[in-house]
Amino acid sequence: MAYTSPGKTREKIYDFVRERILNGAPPTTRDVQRAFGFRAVQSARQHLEKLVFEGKLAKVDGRSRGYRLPEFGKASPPQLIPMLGRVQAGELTEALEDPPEYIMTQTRFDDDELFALTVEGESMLHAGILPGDMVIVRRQPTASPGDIVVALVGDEATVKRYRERDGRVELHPENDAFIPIIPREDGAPFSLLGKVIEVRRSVE
Amino acid sequence: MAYTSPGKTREKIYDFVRERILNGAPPTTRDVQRAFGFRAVQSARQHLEKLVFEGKLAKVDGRSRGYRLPEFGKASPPQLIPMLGRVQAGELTEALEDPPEYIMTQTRFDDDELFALTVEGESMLHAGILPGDMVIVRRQPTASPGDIVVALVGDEATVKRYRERDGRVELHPENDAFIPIIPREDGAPFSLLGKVIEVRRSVE
DNA sequence: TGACATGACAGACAAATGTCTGTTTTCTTG
DNA sequence: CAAGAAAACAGACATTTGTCTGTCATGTCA
Repeated sequence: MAYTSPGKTREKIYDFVRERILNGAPPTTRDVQRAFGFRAVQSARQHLEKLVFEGKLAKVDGRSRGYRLPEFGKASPPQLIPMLGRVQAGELTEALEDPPEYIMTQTRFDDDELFALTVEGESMLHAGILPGDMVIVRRQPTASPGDIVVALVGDEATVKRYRERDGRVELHPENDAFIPIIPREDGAPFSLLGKVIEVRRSVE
Repeated sequence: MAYTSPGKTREKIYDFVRERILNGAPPTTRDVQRAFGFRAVQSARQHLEKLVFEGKLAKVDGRSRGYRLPEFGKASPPQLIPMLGRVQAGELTEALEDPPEYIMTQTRFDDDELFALTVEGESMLHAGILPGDMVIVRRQPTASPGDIVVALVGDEATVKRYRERDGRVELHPENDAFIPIIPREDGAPFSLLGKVIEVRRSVE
């Protein structure tokens, strides 16, 4: 490869490595060599090591494909969590899609206590949760007043705001056109599935 | 390792591999061997190959750390996009954070035409966009009526709904307490930064 | 019980991959 | 121009890693 001005090639190599990591696995030194047409492995290695030195990349010494994105060390690692759908026998189960759909998240929670859900209905309109929005939920058996929660009321999963009045649980909509649900009073089976920790909406 | 019933160990191996892939790089066959205490590499290999056969994992033959999540082949790959912040000289630039903050997304667009932004103000309340929400924006110089866009009006980035009336651009809030912005009429410099394609909100 | 499938083990080889030492080329700067 | 820095090249070696062949162990089922 012809001589290039300091740093130019290096940036492209960084992009290349990042891309590869996000796509499943970091490249080998020789992957980089080939991708950039270097005639010596060492040329690729020099750039990579320098990127590590600059802090742009992290590295596990000695192992193959040892380059990493340093962000992952500090921030939470990415996680795949399942999109749930159908309510079955009082349990929210995977929508009957094949293959099951997963979405990428980055939270401080463990990924197997999380799941995602598509919101139906306009009862939370005023809280900025619209029909079709996806909510990411952390499974937990209890909640604090003010939390937005997902509860199983009868055979339906519903998103509401959690309240307590006189020691009784109340599920409040955020839309004047709907009325609060007060479990146990009407005898419908009720269970708290978890708490909403994130809302996502695809526009168009 | 002692004999375990069919499939039990396999599932754990799948979880292990998935975890590793999401954390930066797939494991080697021997990583799996060690992690599960197999005394032979082949034991790990058999499980891995079977997972591939079942379609749970994908594989690049011959290469080191060749196991992949099959979802990535079908769906869009994950991408890191930058959180932008400050408006500087009529350009939206990286917030002065060090290191720059990136968020993980999965869209059908190219990652270098995307960026993220934190919403200030309540002008889009009625569209379900609240103060503090993060919007993911695709850079584009034009928009269609009805799109939610990010525009630079004067020295401020603003999220509004794009309209046209009598051939003129109008930026409409979705909150009766605010009034539409009609660029060029008041002479403020105006430029369209892009279109909002996703809204995200962290609850609590 | 005996066939059969699956899980696990053993040991080895070849290819992929990380690493090293030293040299040459190109650009920058005083 | 001379000196220094950065880029690129050359060739080799050691380790990691994927792959293979064959054997033994454990469970299922007719």
